[in-house]
Amino acid sequence: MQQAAPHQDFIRQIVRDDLASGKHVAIHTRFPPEPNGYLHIGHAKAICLSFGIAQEFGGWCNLRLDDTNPGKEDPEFVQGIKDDVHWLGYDWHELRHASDYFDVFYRGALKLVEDGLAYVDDLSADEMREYRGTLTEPGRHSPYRERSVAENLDLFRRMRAGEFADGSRTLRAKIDMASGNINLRDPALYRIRKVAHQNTGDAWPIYPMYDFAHALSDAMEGITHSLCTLEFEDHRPLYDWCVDKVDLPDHPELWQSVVAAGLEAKPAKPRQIEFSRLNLSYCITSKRKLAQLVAEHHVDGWDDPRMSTLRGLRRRGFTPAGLRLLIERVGVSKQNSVIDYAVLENCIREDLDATAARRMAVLDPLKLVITNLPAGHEETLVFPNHPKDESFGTREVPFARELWIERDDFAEVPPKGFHRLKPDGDVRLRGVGIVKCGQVVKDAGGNVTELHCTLDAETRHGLPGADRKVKGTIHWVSAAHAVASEVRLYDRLFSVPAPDSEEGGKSWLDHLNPDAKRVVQAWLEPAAADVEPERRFQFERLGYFVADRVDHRADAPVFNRTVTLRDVWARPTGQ
RNA sequence: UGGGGCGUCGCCAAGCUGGUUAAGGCACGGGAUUUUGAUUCCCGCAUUCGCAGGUUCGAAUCCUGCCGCCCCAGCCA
Repeated sequence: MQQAAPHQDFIRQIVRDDLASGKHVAIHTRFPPEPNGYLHIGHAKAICLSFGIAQEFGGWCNLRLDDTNPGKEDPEFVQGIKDDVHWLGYDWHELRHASDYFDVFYRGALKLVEDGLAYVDDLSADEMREYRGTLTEPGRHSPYRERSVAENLDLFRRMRAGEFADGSRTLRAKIDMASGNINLRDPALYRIRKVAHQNTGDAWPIYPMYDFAHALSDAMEGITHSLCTLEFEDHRPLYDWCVDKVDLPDHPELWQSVVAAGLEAKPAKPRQIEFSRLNLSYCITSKRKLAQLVAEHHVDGWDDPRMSTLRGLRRRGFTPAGLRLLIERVGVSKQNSVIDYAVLENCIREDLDATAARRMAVLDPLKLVITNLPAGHEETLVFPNHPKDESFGTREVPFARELWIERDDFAEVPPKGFHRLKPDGDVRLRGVGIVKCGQVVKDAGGNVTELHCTLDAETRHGLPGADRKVKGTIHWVSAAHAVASEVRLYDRLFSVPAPDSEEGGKSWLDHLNPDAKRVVQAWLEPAAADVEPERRFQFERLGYFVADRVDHRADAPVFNRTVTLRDVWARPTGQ
């Protein structure tokens, strides 16, 4: 029916309506990570939505580093975030920091004080909690709530001047201590923290709170649609309050510092829209837990291929297009949901099937000798690099009398339905011809060490006889030409779908999958070895692999298994 | 006894201003093609929309009541 069915989600509908009605002439969004960790798969959704929607509707998206809380953030992560966003395939209109607006926030706060909408409170953190009330009981007014504007102004200026100790006072919005929405019970707008900031140094002894800074940052940047996750839903009234009460568009005197800094400033009223975050089974996306995995060496770093960080997925061989496909497939709504990890894997397979050249590699070698070929026989075969796409071209593959095949492609006692090699059985060697197993050679312990086979000359690739049907085709690699390679076989980091659940008194760490990483020594055809890091291949019949970003060298190849091929044969029936 | 959200097939998700047979994707089952047990291609897959009433000629869509799940009591974001 409709082929190019456009995204139908509620956010894009809002955007379309706003454009159609003329409410906005262009769409402006932003992605505002706090630089206190690396981005993970969950962020991919936020990135694809904010950047993707801006792109689709011809608007723009800013990358804003939300550095409102000094000390917590680390410059180490800033570059990581930028790299990851770029890697995912997006670019920002402008890179900004919340700290670019510190002067605006301060002046905005001063305005609120002057307007009688904010006051300096001397309550301690503990007292403030007591005064706040509970979910079911209203809060009480702070004894400092009715200070005069003049006194508040004086006190707030002195907070800014650094006259008071950390935590001794806050600036609070004067809203409604009886509100059912706790965010409106006179939320703190500023706290005193005499901590150096990575961008502003020790210029400020006071720092704004998220709700205040975020709302005004959006307004400052002229963000039209501020997309965030569900848990901010009940912050929206406060978000709107901050935007409306400070009213940046009508008060240019508040943001002259931004103009003076040479930054574009066209404040406007943004609209916050919430969507449900991306949850994936078998994954963890808590910053704290991710950091713990690294700190306690359960993994080899933030970019360990088992990690659900973007850099981990990248090193694993996952593709930006595959991740974008996942986000598209998963959709956007306000329903809490958990996506099957298999959906992610299939998105990656779908992308890689179309984009990865084919190669042959043997992970668990068993020698196969073609006895009817002369000793020393050697030839070069030409293989297409992709079964369905000629633009991938061809490559040369050395073929000889002695080959490595996959150990589990032979079975002395084949299970029912086995299509591969067995004693006296036929199988096709990919691109070569049909081979019959005449002799199984074993060592003293009874282990199969070698297979002696005969190649049916009539069935050589390219000959008419090659049409002969056999049940199975297996891959191989010439023993004399094969290149040794380290191959890291990765699997899911956790062995249960919901590692976070804590059911049965188990901690999430108890669910770590000890087999999530297995390192083997494999044999590659030569054309697979001499490649650049991050080059991706399908090793036929095995899966998709990527030359490791950091450890791979042409003369010492290292490949990571990204994901296996779908395998109906291996799959346990019933799922 | 507070406030804010959400409940449509195993997993996602359209359906929003009520109108014949409830999109689509993933998963799953069956079949065809296949020198990757891959890919591709067909076919199948909710008489039913958390539950119960009501309004209506007609409701997943409107009303009422109930049930379930998620989020909120940081001077974190």
